[in-house]
Amino acid sequence: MASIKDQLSELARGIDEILPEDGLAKKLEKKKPLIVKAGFDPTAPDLHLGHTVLINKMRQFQEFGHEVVFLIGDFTGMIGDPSGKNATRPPLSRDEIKDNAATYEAQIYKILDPEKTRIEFNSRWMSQMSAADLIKLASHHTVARMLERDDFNKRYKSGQSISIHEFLYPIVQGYDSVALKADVELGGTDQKFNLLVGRQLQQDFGQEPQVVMTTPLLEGLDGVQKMSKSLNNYIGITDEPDEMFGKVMSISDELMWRYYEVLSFRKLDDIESLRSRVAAGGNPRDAKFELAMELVERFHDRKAAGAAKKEFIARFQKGALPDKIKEVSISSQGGSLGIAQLLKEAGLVSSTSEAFRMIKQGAVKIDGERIEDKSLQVSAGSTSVYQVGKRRFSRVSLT
RNA sequence: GGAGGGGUACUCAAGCGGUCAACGAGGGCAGACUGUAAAUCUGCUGGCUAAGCCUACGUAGGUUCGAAUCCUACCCCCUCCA
Repeated sequence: MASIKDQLSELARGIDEILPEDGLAKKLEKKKPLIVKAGFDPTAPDLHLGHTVLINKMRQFQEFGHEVVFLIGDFTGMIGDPSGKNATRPPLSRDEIKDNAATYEAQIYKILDPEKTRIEFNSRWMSQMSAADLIKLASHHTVARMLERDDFNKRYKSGQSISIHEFLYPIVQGYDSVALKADVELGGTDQKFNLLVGRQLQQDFGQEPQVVMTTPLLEGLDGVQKMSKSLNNYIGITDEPDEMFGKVMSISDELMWRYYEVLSFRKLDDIESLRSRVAAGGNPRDAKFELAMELVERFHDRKAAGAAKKEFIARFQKGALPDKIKEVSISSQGGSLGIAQLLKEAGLVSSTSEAFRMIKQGAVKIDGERIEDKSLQVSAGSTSVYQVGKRRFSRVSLT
């Protein structure tokens, strides 16, 4: 096992808060493998790099020889999420939960070592609990303390409704820590309160309270808002190699260092030397290349990463057409087709109106030639590469 | 149950009888510049077989030559009182 000092500096890397502050050091000093817990929603997992910040942290614990528990909150999921106050989530069926769990596994094992990962479902202990047990469990927490939680507090003060079952949520989640005898619980910063409830319950149940570690929300590609699917500023872990590579290359230099901190598996001093190389006049682009390579390799493989880089250089530095261009065949009704219709049918634009706009803005090229004539007719029997903007290509055969 | 305020394009937000496909901001897209950086500048941002037409301002009707703008009913949201 690595020295406590080394473990501490790597484990604290990119972490928002460790509570209590010296708690992790104390746990590590026991020199025993720690039980590290992180809970996940059983809803359809569609992970992006933002989610992997937490999973990466789990991996680090694993590498240092600790036991990592990937907890799927299937029981809590059956009740419905409280914080989404306007829409109670429909309960998931057993089968759906099973499917989702399988998807999780396939995705997280790109990062975690399957041999060393324990997957648990909180229904294992929660579904055994009787109403009396639950009420008894609830007695371990008070309303006053519950109202300390920021969102509850705000809603209470502003007179918005809070359902009783919402109070049960943190309690059930906290009880999971008791059931697992967790030493450490990882969660997003928004989970801080819930994680702390776990500490208190463990104490009540005669256990040593877990250390709480919160991970920050990762900034999306824009560098400002949090990474999320709905903001479309994310890198999905199932993104194609070229796409993933390109997205990494498009981030700002500043954001690159942030991503290095929380997404790269490279050691801290390694990153530090990279940083000083750039500070000494090295091209930040090259550092970005390395990051892009690492990430593509993680979620695909080394070969794909190399190919993605090659493709990137050819296409954007040398302006070549991409290697793989989507082939489309379109039939012209009467021997020829207007350019706008053609672009629309090829899926390069979403409407003919958009096609006209793109042409007007000089964004449309046929076989590399910029076109300006928006009423251009393309005659049947031709095959050309059509390009809209920098990223959209299609080889269209008109029949 | 009573009183009042509000629902406008991806979001926020103007408009309150014609000049409104709808000001402005954000976002997005495109062009220039570049390292597909970032920042900046410029343009675009409902659809259509396209100098015209069609559909859109919560829903359904109505008044009018003409409505996002006025009237009626309904639905939804918010604030205050009980």
